[in-house]
Amino acid sequence: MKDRLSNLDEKKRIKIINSAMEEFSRNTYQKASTNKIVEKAGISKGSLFNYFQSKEKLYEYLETFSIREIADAVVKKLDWEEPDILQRIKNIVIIKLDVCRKYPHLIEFSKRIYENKSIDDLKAIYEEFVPNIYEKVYYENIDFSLFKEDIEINEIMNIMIWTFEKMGENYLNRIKSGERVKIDAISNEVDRYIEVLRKGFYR
Amino acid sequence: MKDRLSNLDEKKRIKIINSAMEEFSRNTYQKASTNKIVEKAGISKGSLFNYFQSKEKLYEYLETFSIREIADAVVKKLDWEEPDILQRIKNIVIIKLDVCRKYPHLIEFSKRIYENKSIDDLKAIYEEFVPNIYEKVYYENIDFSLFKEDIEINEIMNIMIWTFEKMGENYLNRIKSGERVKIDAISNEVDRYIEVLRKGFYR
DNA sequence: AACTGAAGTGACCACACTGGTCAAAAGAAC
DNA sequence: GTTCTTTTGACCAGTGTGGTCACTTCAGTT
Repeated sequence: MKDRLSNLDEKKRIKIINSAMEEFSRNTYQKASTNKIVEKAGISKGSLFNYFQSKEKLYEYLETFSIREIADAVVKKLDWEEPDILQRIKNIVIIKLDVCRKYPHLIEFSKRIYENKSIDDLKAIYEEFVPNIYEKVYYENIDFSLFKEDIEINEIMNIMIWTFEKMGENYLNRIKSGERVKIDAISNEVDRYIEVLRKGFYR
Repeated sequence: MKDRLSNLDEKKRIKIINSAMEEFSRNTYQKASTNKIVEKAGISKGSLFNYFQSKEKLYEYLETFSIREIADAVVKKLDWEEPDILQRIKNIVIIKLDVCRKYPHLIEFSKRIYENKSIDDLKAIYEEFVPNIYEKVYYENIDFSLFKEDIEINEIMNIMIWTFEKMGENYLNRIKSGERVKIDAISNEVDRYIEVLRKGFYR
């Protein structure tokens, strides 16, 4: 068989991926330690190099894995008919949060990818999976007539997207530092911000 | 003399601080290399351990330095009489950007500090320099009656602050990847967003 | 030019840790 | 019991570590 990893028990596979993501997100590629990865994953050195042939192959696997994981989740779970951008953004927040519950270091790891790849490179990889994903997610079927007249759509869109990205980062930090955050609390806060943004920018 | 560093030529001192900040922001404390630091700073190993006694002392120096540097700049340069929160936020953006031009890795390094200190610890350190700095910066002398009625002030404040933090992060990324960004362009974009936010949330 | 104290250097150290290997052990299936 | 697959971890040669200190270079004074 080609892919020795996919034959593994899912819990074990996730544990390995999370351990590797954590190590690679804390350190540069060179300084990330395969010893630490196997230790935290609870497997032996030999196994890691059996599943992946080398440290480099492991890193490349994680790279495409993390990009594909988010893109797939968004494509599959997003309600592409929702015309209200605020509802759609909420939808995306929930989807991303769901992925992050499975892979808590995915966001941090993705940021590391940025260090060696330009934004255009990254977009190209995303678009390889789903052509024009960026435009589609935030523009396809969106009803821009909901916005007030005479107002800069680009800026409003950024303000909305940034708001929820920052909220997500804050929650992720709190979760990482041990706090137990209920999904309902997040959903409520998202709704509160949606309401404020609606009052500000919608007709 | 006690502080061997302050006797140095300023350019040299800044070069050392920047080199150390960069190394410590790319790697965990343990994996950050003093060899790399002296290499990039253009000084010898002996000198580094002459200025600071140990790797740990160097790290501690950077920690208080970076916190103090931002706090001092804000306290000294902020117009504390400005009642318009949007103008005040713009003021802060410009001040931070100015500090970052001198120390480009300060923000990234500060994020590393978070990993080992809780948010409350950090606030405590800030407040040691300037009591109640957080409340003062965003609330002292601010005229909240500028806001629309019946709207959540906390949420609006966060939306505004987050918007400009995200903008700052984007600019920092672009600068780090080599782009030459003019200060005027940033100022213009800040103004554009201020206008949009004003239309949305002010009376 | 000669002297002096301070500032700066880099070869050197003992050692921790590296990515990767592979013979042997353990497990699975019959 | 036999055969095949999966897993293990001691082991390797090599790299890089934080820190030292005998030495050189420099700046100032006489």
